[in-house]
Amino acid sequence: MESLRLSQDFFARDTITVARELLGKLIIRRIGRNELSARIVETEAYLADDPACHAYSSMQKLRKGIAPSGRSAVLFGEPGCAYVYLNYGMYWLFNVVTERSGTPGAVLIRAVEPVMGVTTMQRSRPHIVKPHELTNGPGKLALALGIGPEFNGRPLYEASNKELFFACDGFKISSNMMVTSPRIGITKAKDEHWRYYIRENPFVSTIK
DNA sequence: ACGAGGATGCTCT
DNA sequence: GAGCATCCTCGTG
Repeated sequence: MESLRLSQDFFARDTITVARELLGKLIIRRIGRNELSARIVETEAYLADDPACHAYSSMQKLRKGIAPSGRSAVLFGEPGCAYVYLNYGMYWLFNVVTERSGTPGAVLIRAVEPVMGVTTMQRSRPHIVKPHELTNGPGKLALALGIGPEFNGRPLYEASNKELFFACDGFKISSNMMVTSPRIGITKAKDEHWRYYIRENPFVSTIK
């Protein structure tokens, strides 16, 4: 089946809806003549009034009239742009910006299932033996798909951007196959169930 | 399978 | 200076 790029409208909605609907969608990554694709199996929502969101302190300042700047400025910008940031000084994490411009929000892509270009992904992660460990975490999938800081702020909805975008191929998930849980690895707002994953999928990072 | 500990650099206080 | 949306290695079971 032909896969179609997700438009900006898809992302210009509330973050939780986008996080849920991204499950089962594809990430397409073209590196030269090489096409990689992977199905999204785990996401997390990060909201405007959410202490775990990188935009949180900028939101406080915004109420005093100070404009967002630095790392989190992208989160206040156009929906459907990439937000890529360095975590623990070592790993790049791939998010997509949500909500209307002016309202911050993002969905973290936490795990994917490789569809095309598995051998290329393996070259990016040469020490990995077990297939499911190739892309079962946000840092891992960024390495496997070659997603780094050069993509931060890039509009993924524009047709001219052929290197990285989201697509729909008609794959559907029944609601009983979607699991909701607390987000992983955070200390703030840990009781909010804003993580979503596909039940029994071997590429999900951890079962919790 | 699972838990502890270390690597490493940016952001915020 | 503390904290951090992680991953890998090495131990044990």
